[in-house]
Amino acid sequence: MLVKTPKHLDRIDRNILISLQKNGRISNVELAKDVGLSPSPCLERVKRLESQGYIKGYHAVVDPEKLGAAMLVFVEITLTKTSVDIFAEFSAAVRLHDDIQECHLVSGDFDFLLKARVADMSSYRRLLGDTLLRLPGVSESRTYVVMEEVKSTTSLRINLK
Amino acid sequence: MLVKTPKHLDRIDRNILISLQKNGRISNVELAKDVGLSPSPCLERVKRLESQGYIKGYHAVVDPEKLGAAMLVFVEITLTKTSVDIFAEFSAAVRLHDDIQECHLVSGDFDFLLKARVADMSSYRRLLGDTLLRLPGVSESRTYVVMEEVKSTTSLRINLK
DNA sequence: CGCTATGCCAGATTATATGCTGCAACTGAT
DNA sequence: ATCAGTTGCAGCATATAATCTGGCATAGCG
Repeated sequence: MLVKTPKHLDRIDRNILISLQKNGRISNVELAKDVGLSPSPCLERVKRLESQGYIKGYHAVVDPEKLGAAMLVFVEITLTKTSVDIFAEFSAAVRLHDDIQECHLVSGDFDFLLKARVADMSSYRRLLGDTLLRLPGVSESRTYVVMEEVKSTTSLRINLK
Repeated sequence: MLVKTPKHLDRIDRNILISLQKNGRISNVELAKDVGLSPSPCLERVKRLESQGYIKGYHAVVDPEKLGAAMLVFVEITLTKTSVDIFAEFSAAVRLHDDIQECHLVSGDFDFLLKARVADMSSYRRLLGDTLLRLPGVSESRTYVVMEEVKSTTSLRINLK
């Protein structure tokens, strides 16, 4: 038995991705209706999209304000010297911290851009002082407190071809 | 018939949130096993968490690189003058743009921090030149290209109390 | 000490997920 | 143009899951 050809995504696949980005908990029956298929081939496609890595996962999004993380901050971090070791150590520390949702290595004036959700300013003070600034190689940091989230989504635009 | 008391979350509720953040498409039966309940009360709790706004939605996460958005950039935008009108116009324009995943109004050196996913540098050039810089009131912009996503999650830490 | 409300489980019913079968459209080669 | 191989779909059957309806246990309260 041969494995299915990993052909490119057609319009139906793309509509499935659009739909599942909007509502990750939609039933397969309803999804099938949305994209104009019967449930069986629709489910097949979803499984294929998952196994081929087009879909990386499904997640519930919870309300940070209701759950004690009302404060959103971005932190720019500059390292003194960017050796591989320091990079790895910094990355590892960041991954362990639940308050830090994102960490990106960027090109430009600084080295890392972090996104963190904390309860309040004193929690942030602790995160910055006790954790971030104590990591080896950290030379500078600038903090930006979010006053309003104008837009916030993880949805990607899917071109229907 | 009275509405249920909006009491605070107990340990089971919190475990449900943790579980659904990890796997938003888990079946209610399996979720119930995870949190040590039978399916009926578990489903009740999930519905309650949804209707009370603790759960804001469920979304599939897709692979940007496989879908023509391999480049992730952050853009800092400074406005010349921050009037209510300009703010509103900027916000509205940002919300219309599918390439822009996040836009935050921040305190500090600049005004907005944007997160955008685009296909490549020339796509970004177009987004910046044709859209962002043409918005009224925009005075400066700095762009940071992400070289590596060290960490990327939307999961919130849920304290079990 | 019984009343009442809350939250759970169990069982029944409906809906969904999932595997299987056969048909129709498409492909390419004769 | 026709025949066979291939692909993808719908339809059906069965296993699972979602959802509803009691009824029981427990805790707070009068």
